[in-house]
Amino acid sequence: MKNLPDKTVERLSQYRRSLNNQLTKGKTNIFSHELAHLLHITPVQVRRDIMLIGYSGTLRKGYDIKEMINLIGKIIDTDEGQRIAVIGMGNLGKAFIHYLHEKGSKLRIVASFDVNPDKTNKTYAGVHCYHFDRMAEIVKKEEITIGIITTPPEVAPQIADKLVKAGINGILNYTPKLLSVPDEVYLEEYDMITSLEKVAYFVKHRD
Amino acid sequence: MKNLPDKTVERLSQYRRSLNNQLTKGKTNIFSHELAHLLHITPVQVRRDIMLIGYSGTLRKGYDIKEMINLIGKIIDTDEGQRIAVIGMGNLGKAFIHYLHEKGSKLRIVASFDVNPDKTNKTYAGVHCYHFDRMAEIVKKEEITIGIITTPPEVAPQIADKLVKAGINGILNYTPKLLSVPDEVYLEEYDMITSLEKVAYFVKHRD
DNA sequence: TATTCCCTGTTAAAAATTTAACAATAATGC
DNA sequence: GCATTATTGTTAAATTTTTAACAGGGAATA
Repeated sequence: MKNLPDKTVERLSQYRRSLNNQLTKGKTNIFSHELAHLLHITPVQVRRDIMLIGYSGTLRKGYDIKEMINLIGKIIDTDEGQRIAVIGMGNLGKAFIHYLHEKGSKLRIVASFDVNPDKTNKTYAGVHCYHFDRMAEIVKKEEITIGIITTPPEVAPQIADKLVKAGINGILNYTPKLLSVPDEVYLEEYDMITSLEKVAYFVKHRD
Repeated sequence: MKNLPDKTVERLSQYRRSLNNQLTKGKTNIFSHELAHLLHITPVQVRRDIMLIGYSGTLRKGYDIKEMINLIGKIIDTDEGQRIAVIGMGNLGKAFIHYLHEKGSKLRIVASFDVNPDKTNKTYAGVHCYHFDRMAEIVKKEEITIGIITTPPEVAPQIADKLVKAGINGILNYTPKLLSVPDEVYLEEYDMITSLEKVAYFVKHRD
């Protein structure tokens, strides 16, 4: 599977989640228009994405849900899974840990970090919380490849720095402070306020 | 200001945040390449966005930070601000409330909702928490236009329904359950797992 | 005051993404 | 079994978004 478009990758994740959902409802097959409806996109887009990942449905029966879930897994998961750390055990950090805890995902949060002694050396939903100081050590020992930053924005840059030096490969930054990392580290930034302001803008400008 | 591209709207929010940040550092002017660097985009893109919103910098001095902040405010804020509710006072809901609390934003969270009697009738960072049952009533009384859904996914659809019936104009859905609302309601869906899986994919496929 | 340099504003080109169009064909109905 | 219908797969067109190219002009230099 060569380079899929960015947007397709995002949708694959959503397809899988919707497909799993349908599976629990007892459905075994699904049409492109059904999947499209669930994601608020067009059927063509669904078919095109499916084409890009090299899968085929059967005419008039649609796509086999299980097969598709498996294939998406082959594309976006790694066999061994990836090991993840959450840095900053505030509300957002906890939300992440609880959220991932239940799912049978290949992505596993294996450590969390904080400075606050009330939080360190405790375990939240099975995830141990270490002090910031031990980040380099634990990242290496636990073979962590991805870090999720949910600290206060002021400290985000130094956290990112530490993570990079410890050899992390990807960072998901949830603080509003924009970061800067070397090219070889994949960085995704997400700001909740931006989403909210976007909604506000389109609410204001709706006809 | 007519219809700005979607992506420009998202960036405006980020420009503003970065500009505010620079302002507190004592900067009064900024070049397109500086702003670009902060957001990990190109200077051309910055200049183009600025062109689209009808602002002009001065040659060799760059853009006046205060003026630009004001202009962005005129575009993405409404004069009276918008009144927001958070539904679901788990970790994520609380994160949102605390996060917006500090900022001098025009977006104000004026109510929150939950079913859990341990949470209802309390106040978090100045935001009162009501029982789900009172949603219609409070949305109308408080003139709430936007709802942020941070409940467990199972209940998200019925919450969205209630919000729509209560006359809300925009919904920001943070649950992994995809929703469906009438066209006149602006819906933005965001799934933290999708972001994480995207990072995982690009980490796996990096060269 | 001429020259160089740097930065903006904008038009044009390129790239990415979405949508349309339609051929192919399995199932269904008659 | 023949026509009709429904649905996929794919190429081509359209749209959106980003990037390149460059003219213009103020500031700095000399």
